[in-house]
Amino acid sequence: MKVAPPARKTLDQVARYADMFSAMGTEPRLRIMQLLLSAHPAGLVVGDIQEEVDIPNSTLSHHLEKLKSEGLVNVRRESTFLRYTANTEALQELLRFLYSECCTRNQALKPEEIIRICK
Amino acid sequence: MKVAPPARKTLDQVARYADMFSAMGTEPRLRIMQLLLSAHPAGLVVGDIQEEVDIPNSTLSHHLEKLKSEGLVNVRRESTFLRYTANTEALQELLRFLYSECCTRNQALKPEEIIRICK
DNA sequence: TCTATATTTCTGCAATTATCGAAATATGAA
DNA sequence: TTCATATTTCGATAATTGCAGAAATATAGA
Repeated sequence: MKVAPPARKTLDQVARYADMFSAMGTEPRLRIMQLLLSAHPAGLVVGDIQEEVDIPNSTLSHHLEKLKSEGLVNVRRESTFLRYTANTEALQELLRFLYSECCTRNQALKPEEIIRICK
Repeated sequence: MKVAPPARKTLDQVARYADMFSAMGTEPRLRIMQLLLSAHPAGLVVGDIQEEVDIPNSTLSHHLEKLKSEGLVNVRRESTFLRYTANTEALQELLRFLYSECCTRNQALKPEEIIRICK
C-alpha cells in the first residue's frame, strides 16, 4: 500500500525552515544571532557586531545579507549606520517547528527535557 | 570599557550547534530528519528513505553521511541493510540551545508562544 | 551652495571550498 | 558467482570568502 506523498505546500514549508537552519548554520552567523538576541529589541549596528566577530568586514556584510535574505534579521538605516535586529517572528516559527517535530508531531523527545513545565 | 570575549569553550559549543543547523539546512536533509523522527525509535533503512525523497541514491548517501558526521543520526547494519535512526540526545541539545537563546538567556520570545505551559 | 573629506557599510570579482550525481566499488546473503 | 543494498570516487557545478573599490550619508570650509 502506497502512502500519499507530502503536500507541495508542506514541502515548501520544510524548504523554508531548511533555509533558515542553513542561515544559522555557520559559527559566525549563529554568533551574530546570539549577539542580536542579547541586544534585543534594540539590536546592533554593523560596527558593534564587527567588534565581536573577528572576520573581515566584507565577509560580515555577506553574512548579514544571508541572514536578511532568509528573514532572520531586520535592518534599518540610522544616518550612516545600519542597525540590525533579530526577527523574533521568524525565530518563533522556526523554534515552534523544531519543537513540534521533536516533541508533538512525533514523541521522540519529552517536553520536560527542553523546558521546565509549571515552575 | 571593554567586555571580556566569549570563552573558547563557549565558541566551540556555538560552532558545534552551527554544524548541526547546517546539517539540517537543506530540504532533503531536513525531510530525512522528519522521516526518521516519524519512524522513531525504529528508524528506517536507506531504501525506505529513498522511496520518500526523490534524489539519486549517491546524493542520499552523501546527505546521510553529513547527518551522521554531525551526530544527528545513528546507524547500524542489518545484514545488507543500513538502518538509520534519529539521535534524540543531539536533537534535545540543539532544541534546548535554541530555546535557551530565544526564551531564557535572552527574553526575546515568550515560552508560551512556543509551547502550551500547564495544559 | 559647492566641494572635499571622513565614516560606515556594501558590492564586484576571483580564488578557494563544498555539493551533487553518474559510474565504479564494497558488503553481505543465497 | 550472482543479486541486492548502500557507499565511495571523482569531475562538473555552485556557494563562500575576502580583497579592492564603490555607494551612502554627514560635516566642514571656501
